[in-house]
Amino acid sequence: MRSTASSTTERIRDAAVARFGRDGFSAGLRTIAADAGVTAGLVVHHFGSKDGLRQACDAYVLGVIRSEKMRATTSGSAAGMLAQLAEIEQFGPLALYAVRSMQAGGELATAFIEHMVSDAEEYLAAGVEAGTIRPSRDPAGRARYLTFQGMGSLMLWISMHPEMVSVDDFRSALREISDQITLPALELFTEGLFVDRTMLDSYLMYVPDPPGGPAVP
Amino acid sequence: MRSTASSTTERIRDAAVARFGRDGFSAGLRTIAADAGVTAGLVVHHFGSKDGLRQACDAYVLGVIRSEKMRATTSGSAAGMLAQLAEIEQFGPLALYAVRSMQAGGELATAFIEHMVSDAEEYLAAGVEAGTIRPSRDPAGRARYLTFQGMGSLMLWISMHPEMVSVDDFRSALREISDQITLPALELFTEGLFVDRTMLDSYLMYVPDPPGGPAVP
DNA sequence: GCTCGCATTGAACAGGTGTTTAATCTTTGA
DNA sequence: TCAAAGATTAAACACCTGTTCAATGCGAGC
Repeated sequence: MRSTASSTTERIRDAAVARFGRDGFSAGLRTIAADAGVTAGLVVHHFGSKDGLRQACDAYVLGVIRSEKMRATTSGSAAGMLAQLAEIEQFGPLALYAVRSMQAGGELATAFIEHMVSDAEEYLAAGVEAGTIRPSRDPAGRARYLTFQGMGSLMLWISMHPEMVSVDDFRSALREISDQITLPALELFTEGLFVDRTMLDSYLMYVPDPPGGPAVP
Repeated sequence: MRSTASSTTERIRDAAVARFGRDGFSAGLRTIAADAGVTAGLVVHHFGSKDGLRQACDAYVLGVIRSEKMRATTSGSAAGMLAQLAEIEQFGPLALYAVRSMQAGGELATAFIEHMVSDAEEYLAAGVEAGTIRPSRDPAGRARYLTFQGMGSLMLWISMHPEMVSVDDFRSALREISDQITLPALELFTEGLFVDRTMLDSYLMYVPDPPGGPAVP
């Protein structure tokens, strides 16, 4: 049972990702070691310290996210959001770890969010070019805004439903979320919220130079 | 210097709210006791345990929030959001504590969010009646959606900028947030995101009975 | 066969945690 | 005035944490 499928280092790393995702970063080294079938001492022997272990987990998760696999089409469109949720299902433990990382802040969280922001900007630009999405006066700001709203609300929902944090229930939880938000999101995205344009127009008069310049004549 | 302004119990409770808000709920009892100028033993003498202290903090913060003072006009409109941020400034430590509570989940977080949701629903209904906000096919769902998006993105932003967590910088942080999101929010709220109605209409054909019944003829 | 190097363990260590306990100090009530 | 009750403290306790250390097991190279 030595090098069956994965090396011991990888097994510890995977156990740490899963345990950190389930219990947060306050999980103990002995718990993680027991999950991997080893001893706490061996964990620090391989990773130097608990912080080293967490950095290894960060690098691993970020690498998977940055690889070809996980498209982070966070928000952009409701269809894109649903597609994103469906894709998150496949990466249950990694997604849980990413959420915990966002809760704790830090380097991985920033990189993860920035990755999602640029992905959203890309998708929004494609939608604008295809004529399905309205152009914005500040495309980068809009992508950032939509990403923060979508990921933030997901984070808040998970924080308030910790019993759904087990990977098995993660799929049904995501389906429940999408059921709840699809109609309000579609309404907002197609019809907006305000009846007239007075608030936007008065803001544009007040701040006449939005970043990126006007995109609507 | 015995009963100058507040009793010792209240002083400990206030110190706990501030310290929990700054460092999260992993803050130690001795730290809180030192902040209040007492000993750790006295804290548990008055509150029974650390969990009792936290419950007292929860009850206190929730009581202030539920009192006449803090209107939780979370989202609804961009103007309402700005007003909310301005009001949050006045309750710096309490707002920080509420954010930490949302990150950790639990009873207070649920009650706090539900309070904000019902407040948002009320404000949205008033806007609809006044003719400034479009009616929704699911007013409750929309209020919940907007509240989760707004508070969740605020939570995410704070998680990613822990250096802004000191109460003094909280005001400038909130101002920076509102500067970044005002234009995208106004755009989305007045013009929407989609060019046509196909996605919404096809969803309504698919799910012809949204909760609350149609509000638009 | 033997040694060298690495993986791995179990125990110990130093420090932090929440909590308990006994003793002191302070206030209050009759 | 005296005693009872509460407030407060410092020390101790048991437990958990990350980390270190010496010892052991095991496989590869000469």
